[in-house]
Amino acid sequence: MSTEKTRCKGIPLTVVKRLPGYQRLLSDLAAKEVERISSRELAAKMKINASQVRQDLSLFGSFGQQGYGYRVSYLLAEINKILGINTETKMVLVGAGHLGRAIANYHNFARRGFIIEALFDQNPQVIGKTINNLTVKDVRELGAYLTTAPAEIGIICTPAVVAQEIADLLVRHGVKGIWNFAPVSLKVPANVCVEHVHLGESLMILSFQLKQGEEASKIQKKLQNNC
Amino acid sequence: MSTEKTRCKGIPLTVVKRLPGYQRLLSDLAAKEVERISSRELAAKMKINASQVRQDLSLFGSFGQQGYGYRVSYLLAEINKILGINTETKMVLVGAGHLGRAIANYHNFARRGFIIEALFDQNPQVIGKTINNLTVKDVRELGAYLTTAPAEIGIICTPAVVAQEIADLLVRHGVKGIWNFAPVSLKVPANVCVEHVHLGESLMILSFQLKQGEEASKIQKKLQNNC
DNA sequence: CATACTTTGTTATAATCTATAACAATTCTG
DNA sequence: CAGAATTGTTATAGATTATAACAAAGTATG
Repeated sequence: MSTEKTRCKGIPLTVVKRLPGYQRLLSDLAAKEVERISSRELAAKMKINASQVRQDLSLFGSFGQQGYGYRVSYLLAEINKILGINTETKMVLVGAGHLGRAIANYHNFARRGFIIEALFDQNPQVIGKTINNLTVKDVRELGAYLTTAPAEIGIICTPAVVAQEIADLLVRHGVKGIWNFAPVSLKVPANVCVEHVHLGESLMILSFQLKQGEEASKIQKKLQNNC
Repeated sequence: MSTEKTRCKGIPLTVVKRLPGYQRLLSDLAAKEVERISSRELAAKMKINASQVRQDLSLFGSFGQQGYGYRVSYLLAEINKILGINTETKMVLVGAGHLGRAIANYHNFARRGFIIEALFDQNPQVIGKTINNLTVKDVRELGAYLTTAPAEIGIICTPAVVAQEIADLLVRHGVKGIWNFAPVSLKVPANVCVEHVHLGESLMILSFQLKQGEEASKIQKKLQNNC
């Protein structure tokens, strides 16, 4: 592929996408006070191959012991480290519209150490309001705020037209990761990470599946031609 | 891969993911009243290869003419058909919490023909409230409602614990696609499509990138060993 | 209206990426 | 201490994806 990457920081994206799965599984096991687990058992629960589990983990280090397997608590701790969970990550959110407010109220993030420290908006009618114990600040204060209280992640929930401008501002003030909900592809320096949530595209893909299901005739014809 | 599919309705997922891109590009061209475009020009704008454009499109039919290229208006219309855009798709939304309300207020969907026809919730304090001109109904009425007013897509914005139950109910009443925002993997019959939006995983992947960037030493060592 | 040019749709090929298998090395267990 | 178990890693096989190549068919032009 030209534009879309298949790797992320040197790790295959397919592996990265499995990491949250491992994390959840190990959390469950830890909660059940399971002490040890083998790659075979892990694989069974993840519905993948045992080799793959070992290969995935080996990309990050050696966490198991021959003849024994993996100590659940240790492996969980290591995966949490890899994912940056439980180490308090400070975030600021820009754009306190409907979506921004929804994100600000989502407590699951905070539970894992992702803390929204401040909210910003452009709209005078929104500025000053309190959302989930935070008062919405004027976006013009964003730069000054970040200077005194740096954040690692900036969440962009603004309209598409201003998203790039906000991204630039965030980057200029030391933000290292951007969680972007605006439907534009942001340009940022190489040392800054962007994770894009494509709601519109997601809906279109669902719609695509529906339409294809309806009139699958075309494709079936194509497939028949291949035989 | 074992669990994750690489194809969607017979079409490679990589292609499906490019479709919204083509759609947006062609919309822009149509707005600028551009009449024709070649695969080479399209490819340049999409930052991919011309062969790939032709191969992508050929999966759905023959939309161009040798020696001429593609008529923008026609190709756009065809891609809109493929994606199910502009053909009024009826949706119901279940779970009018923060996220549900944000979705209900997002007008970009309606602009493309995706209409939310009704909202449902379990919470008596939410039932009866008006959101974007729709009154939130009691979720216990969901089945009866769908019987009289069928919908193609159900949007699940409920807590994870009740998501499967709601999905079952939706499917039982004829919904063919589920847009799921709850952090669980739903089980549905083969003829029903699910598109999952993983907010939590998306944030974890961003966090992963940040942490890996910080202490990239490990990986760099690994890479050096490979040389 | 004939010729040169363009560009598609499709088949073939190359390149890349992903998953599986295999095994030496190491630790556990009785 | 011997035998069983299981890792980490390298090698291999299997898909998938992107690119190239080309015949077929239309366009443009004098």
